[in-house]
Amino acid sequence: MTNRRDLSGPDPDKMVSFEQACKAAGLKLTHQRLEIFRELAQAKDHPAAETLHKRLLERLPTLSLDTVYRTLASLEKHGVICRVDTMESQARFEAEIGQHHHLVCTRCKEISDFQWEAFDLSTLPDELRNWGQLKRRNVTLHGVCRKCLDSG
Amino acid sequence: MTNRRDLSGPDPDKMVSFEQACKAAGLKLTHQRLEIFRELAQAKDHPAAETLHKRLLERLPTLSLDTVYRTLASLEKHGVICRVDTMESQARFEAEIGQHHHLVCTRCKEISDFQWEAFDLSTLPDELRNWGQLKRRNVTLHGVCRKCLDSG
DNA sequence: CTAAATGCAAAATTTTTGCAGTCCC
DNA sequence: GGGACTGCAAAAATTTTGCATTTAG
Repeated sequence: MTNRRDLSGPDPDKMVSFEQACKAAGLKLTHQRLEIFRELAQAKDHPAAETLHKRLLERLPTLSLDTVYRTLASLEKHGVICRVDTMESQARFEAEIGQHHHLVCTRCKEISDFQWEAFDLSTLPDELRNWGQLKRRNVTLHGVCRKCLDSG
Repeated sequence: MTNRRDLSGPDPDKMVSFEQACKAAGLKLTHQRLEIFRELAQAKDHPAAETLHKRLLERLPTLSLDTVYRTLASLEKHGVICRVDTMESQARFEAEIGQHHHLVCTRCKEISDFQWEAFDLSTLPDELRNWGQLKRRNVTLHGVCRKCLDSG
């Protein structure tokens, strides 16, 4: 597949900084990568890998789903994109239903709970007034726990 | 399978209120359900369905994995347990890597972003001082969006 | 040219479903 | 007894991997 780069589009700035980010991360600027990122950057609905793939198929009929998965994983690893608040592919459960928050160690995947009353009582931003009916508010902190820091 | 109820254990209170919650929700108190909840209530690691199943197999050798899935789904639906910050089984992505937060409509699964600087600048609870190295702090608000409220 | 990235196909993982039999209430 | 629940098996859905080929730098 010929690989003429197209950094134009609805938001050229994003594409240019994407190019720079790839260069900095040592990632090659392939046609597929460029288009996957462009599609994601334009999307406002936090799409799943398969959703992105479907949308891209119109432009890139030969793009394979596994390339989308690999590309998203790679871009996420290099901090160019984010995975939205999902732990991994597995769902995780708890019996604690009182108001509380989560600490997630990105290295060992351990999840622990903590309390934060000041947050629970704080006032939400004005822009949310009209969103709908809020039910739960949760904080998730991501980082590396002491155990993992000490052992590696 | 004979179904003698055992509401004892490390935390009898939890088991008793579980029994009441089931009764209130019209859920039958089966042996499996009781044990699945007991195991989850004792667990401190927010286990996945498969993890729970493995642990339970020692006590309930015939317990099937699909019963664990069905039971967790049912208990979650009735608010007896919580699914931890996973949207669904599918991962969702975004290209926005600046600090921001998420609003999730539990009905239509729409995810939208919002800013909350006051939160970003707030001081974390003391108990987290020694946890490790924090990297990201995110708020996730769950509720039902206006569109869904109006249309249903 | 060379290491990295892609596409294809196949496998692995996670979750859901149909159905017949079992158990709670 | 009757409807809810379970186990089994099979399918669906999601994600990962091995390998030959192609491509960016």
